[in-house]
Amino acid sequence: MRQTQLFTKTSKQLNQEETSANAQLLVRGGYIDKLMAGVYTLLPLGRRVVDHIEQIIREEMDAVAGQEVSMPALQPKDNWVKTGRWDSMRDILYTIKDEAGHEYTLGPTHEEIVVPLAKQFIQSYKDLPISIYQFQSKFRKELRPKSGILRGREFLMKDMYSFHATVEDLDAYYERVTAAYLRVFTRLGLQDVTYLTYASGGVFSKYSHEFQTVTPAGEDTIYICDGCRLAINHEIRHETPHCPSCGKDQFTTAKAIEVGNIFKLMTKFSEPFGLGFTDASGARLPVIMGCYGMGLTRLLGTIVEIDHDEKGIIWPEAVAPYRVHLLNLSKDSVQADAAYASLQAAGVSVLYDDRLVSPGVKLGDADLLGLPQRVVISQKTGTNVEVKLRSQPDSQLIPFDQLLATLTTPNV
RNA sequence: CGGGGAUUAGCGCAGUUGGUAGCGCGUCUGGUUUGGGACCAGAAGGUCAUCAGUUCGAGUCUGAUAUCCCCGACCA
Repeated sequence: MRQTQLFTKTSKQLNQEETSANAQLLVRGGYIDKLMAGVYTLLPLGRRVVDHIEQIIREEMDAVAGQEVSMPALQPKDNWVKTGRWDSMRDILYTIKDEAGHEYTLGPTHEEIVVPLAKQFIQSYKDLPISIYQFQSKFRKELRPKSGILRGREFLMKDMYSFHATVEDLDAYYERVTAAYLRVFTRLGLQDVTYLTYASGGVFSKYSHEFQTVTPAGEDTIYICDGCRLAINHEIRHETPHCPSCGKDQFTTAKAIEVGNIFKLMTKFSEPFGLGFTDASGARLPVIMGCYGMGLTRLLGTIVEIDHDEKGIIWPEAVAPYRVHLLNLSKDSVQADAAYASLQAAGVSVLYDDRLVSPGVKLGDADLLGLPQRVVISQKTGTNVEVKLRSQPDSQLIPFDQLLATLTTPNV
């Protein structure tokens, strides 16, 4: 992509009202735009990052036999009345009434939709287990959206729902999904700061599990066990003085962002909708369920909170909007155009700063945008090109004809 | 939902005792520049959040409303 063709521009203006690093850097870089409190547009660069996050999650959900669907955001009132949540979740539901008097809500989650849907296809133990997921905009009337993109009223989420014949089967699948979640966070470069966390579980299970990423920008407080890699949420700390995993009682306190949450729903939603199955002996039993959420736009903000410095964002290669930022600081564009053409031909994703602006602007924008690899061509580099990792302070000069080989080798 | 702060050009802001709105960035034109956010000259760009009131006259004073930010409460 030539930067002169890019829809967005960067801004060096700081918005004094916006204090969170993720909002400042994502807005200044032209990744997102705020429409209103807690509601953001994903601009081309931001959309590309979210696409990459989404694809990683998709691959890992597919790997645990998830099947992708897309359920509607606009949902009829009746489904919510059946589970009692039209009233119990009233405070966070965006409700709509049309001219005919029909009422709807914009979905804050999809149990009320997925369970009646599953009922159409699950009749027998032979239809189980099954797991379906989607990427979807969720709507929650947060009283106070905050922290930039971390706590929105409309946000992107991956939600998966699993259906089982027995609790044992749910337990086993729950473990598989936990492992899949940890693989996602590893691929996103968050493995060292993300903790599987025990949290309050609701009616049917003692605990749910959250995936908490440690950063000062977090709004949750967790206690990280000094004996293992597990943590517990402060909301259950008083009733859980010992680590549920290793039994130790020494913890380190940290602020963290909840980037995922998984629940054993058991029969909480299958019962109100009459979702059951016939087992091998002919008995009619309720379907056992689990649900598994992960916030995509929240991950976008979290990665920025974790991976930035005073100059801008430092994207992990797996999610960067482009892998290479090609900067032409030369008066003519002959060599830079050639480099751009050869990188494109080799399938390297590259943002080419072909703008007629001063070197300082281009270098500053490269730091702000935070693409992993920076390639500079100028009078000074002569027949060489300069290659630098955003995450490292030092650059190196390499011969022009070795550029492709260098960029396609890890750890330049 | 409680407390505090804010709303003036695309963005960031100033605007004194009330007298008809300005700066920086950005944008456009011309010229000079080119390794860390260059310079000169010129130009365009405004329902001063909204509504009501006080006044000869309101960005400025009064009231209401809306929206945004921060702290707290809340968060399947």
